[in-house]
Amino acid sequence: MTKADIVNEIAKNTGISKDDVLKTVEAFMETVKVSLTKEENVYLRGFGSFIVKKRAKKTARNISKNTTIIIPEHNIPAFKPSKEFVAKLK
Amino acid sequence: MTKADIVNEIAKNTGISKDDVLKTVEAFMETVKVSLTKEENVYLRGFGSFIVKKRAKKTARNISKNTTIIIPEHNIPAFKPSKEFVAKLK
DNA sequence: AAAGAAAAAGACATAAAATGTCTACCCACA
DNA sequence: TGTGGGTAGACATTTTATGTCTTTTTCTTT
Repeated sequence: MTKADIVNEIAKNTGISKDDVLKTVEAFMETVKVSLTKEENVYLRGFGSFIVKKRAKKTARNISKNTTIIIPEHNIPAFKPSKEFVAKLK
Repeated sequence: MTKADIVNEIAKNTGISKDDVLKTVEAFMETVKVSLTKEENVYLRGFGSFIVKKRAKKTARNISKNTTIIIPEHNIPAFKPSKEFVAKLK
């Protein structure tokens, strides 16, 4: 599914205008991004949590060149699905 | 942030009613869940992809009982953040 | 609907990170 | 108020994440 598919589906199921749905979906994504940038996790009951994970300094590989590089410590965005969501896919 | 926090933030930033925003956010989550249940991934450019990952059969431990359990092969929901999202947190 | 731009997916070897299980407890949301 | 979400523990195995390149897909504009 693409964003357009999602927007159409939501508009169909809720009766809300596609324009408002699109704006809301885009605002949702932007809000999650900004929140995690501020290291504030987002908990969505029954769906999952968008959380910040810390990654230690790491020795990685540039596999194209077969060289070693050091990746400094950094944060990554992660999603932890809720039990309900996981159970739905099992 | 909780769902209510997100809804308030979106309503504030877009001017859309909290009721409509709440309905849209809930419908968004439900649509993503149903899509992944159907093994149809959701691609949201600039945010990330909700994808189905296959987990192989695995031997795990029940540490309370110190016994071994076989977890059968199954699907899990996963999120792959976009490069833009990852870069924002680095 | 078509075109074009750009994001995203996927492949490679290997060190680091995550995974799964159960139980008990606490917090918070609807 | 009921229930979902988060946390901790052990440990052996599985999965991820790095850069670059090519191809595919998304998404905006016309």
